Amino acid sequence: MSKTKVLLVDDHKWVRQGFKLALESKYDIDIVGEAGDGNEAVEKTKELMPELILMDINMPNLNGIEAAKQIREFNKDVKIIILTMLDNERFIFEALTAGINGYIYKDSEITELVTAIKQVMEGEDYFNKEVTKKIIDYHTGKNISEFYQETTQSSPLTKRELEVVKLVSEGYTSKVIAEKLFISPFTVVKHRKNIIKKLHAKNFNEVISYAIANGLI
Amino acid sequence: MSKTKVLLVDDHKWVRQGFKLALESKYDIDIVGEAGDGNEAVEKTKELMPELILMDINMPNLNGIEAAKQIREFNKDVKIIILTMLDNERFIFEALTAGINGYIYKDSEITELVTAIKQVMEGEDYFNKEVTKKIIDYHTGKNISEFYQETTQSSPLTKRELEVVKLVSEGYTSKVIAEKLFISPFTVVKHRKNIIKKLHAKNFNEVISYAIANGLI
DNA sequence: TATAGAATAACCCTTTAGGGCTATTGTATT
DNA sequence: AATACAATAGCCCTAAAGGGTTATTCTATA
Repeated sequence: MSKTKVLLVDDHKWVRQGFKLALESKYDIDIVGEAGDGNEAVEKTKELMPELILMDINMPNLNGIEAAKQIREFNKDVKIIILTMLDNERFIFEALTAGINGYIYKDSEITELVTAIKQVMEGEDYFNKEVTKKIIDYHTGKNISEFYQETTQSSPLTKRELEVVKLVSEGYTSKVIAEKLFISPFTVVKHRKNIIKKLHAKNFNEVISYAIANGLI
Repeated sequence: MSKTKVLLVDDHKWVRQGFKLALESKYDIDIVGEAGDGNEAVEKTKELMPELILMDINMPNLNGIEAAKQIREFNKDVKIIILTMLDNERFIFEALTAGINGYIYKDSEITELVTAIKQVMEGEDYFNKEVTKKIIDYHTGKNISEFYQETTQSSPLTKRELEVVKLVSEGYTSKVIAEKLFISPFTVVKHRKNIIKKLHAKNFNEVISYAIANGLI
């Protein structure tokens, strides 16, 4: 049996190094390439034609979900497993609509990752139990259409919304921001609420740390 | 030659897993224990008596530098190498005074880590070339004021205040944070007010962007 | 041309934040 | 022994945030 050709995508080189050595030394895996952000992942996929992509979400320039979507536009066959260090579930549903085949949490054991790889390579999707539970909760629970609406508008933030995020992060209140942008404070408040919804954040504090961590501002 | 007993400290389990497999499979290293934060690192050092500690800086509860200081209070022999994902040099000088034996950057190759481990185990300190340059610059009189400002004013916040900043940035309200820290919501509110005053911020949104931009969290 | 989304504006409501003030306890340093 | 500060806890108050709902205008695109 030939080794599975894998593209490893993570913005931390030493994390990639660790995984490369760990996976290659024990399993039928051949890391044919590495990428440090989403754009690079798209390029390397075209160039190297891997059979499997192991990809982080939080990366500069282009995140893992967006990269997965772009890859799916030209390659329907490559398997994509998302590896994430996030403890929140903000991205799960967006990931599901991006055509990914697996979703593993940061706290997973290496053995779970290997199980996931095997299962995905055999043509079956793999989602860890927390993710599965989340999906079942939603499909047995309420507001499916509402959830669908919220999660399928995968667009990041609009220009105006980004302006608002930037000004809020600088410590200005909605009233002051309204004056700066020559609009009504009601509109600024509306923008803030929309932003929180779009990013599935608990409040604007979380929006700010998300925005900075992802280079939105 | 017997294997070097190593304690691996990082708040991301899957990073530890990768390193454990990678290092143990190739070199004379035996990972005798793992820790997920600074406090755990101190405990495990007492308990397991490792010869070498590989430790991240950015960790919850107690960071790597503070943990190193605490460890040095009761154990002068154990070698400590700091592994950091930070691209800034804010912690270098603080690390030097904490009695650490090595400092490796996130972009280092695994081979550099192995070189560092060998060198440190032979009794010599190891700092990568960027760090060495920084130290030489300092001793030849370059950027002294800059360094002084960085190291003496980098974090005017106390440990508890940093915990609060972190939790607020994750979107938790004062009430929830109080529950998480087992203290009164009044105390959390008090901490928030003190933090805003200390940093001369307009509100906590500005605190969060400051804290992230300056690597406090 | 019909539909979707961006940007605007306004109302309802409750919860949270944050300024100012006082005060106790413990610990470390001088 | 005295001083400083961290961490704790409580009160007052007003301002701000944020959830929900509705609605208009403009523009891009299917």
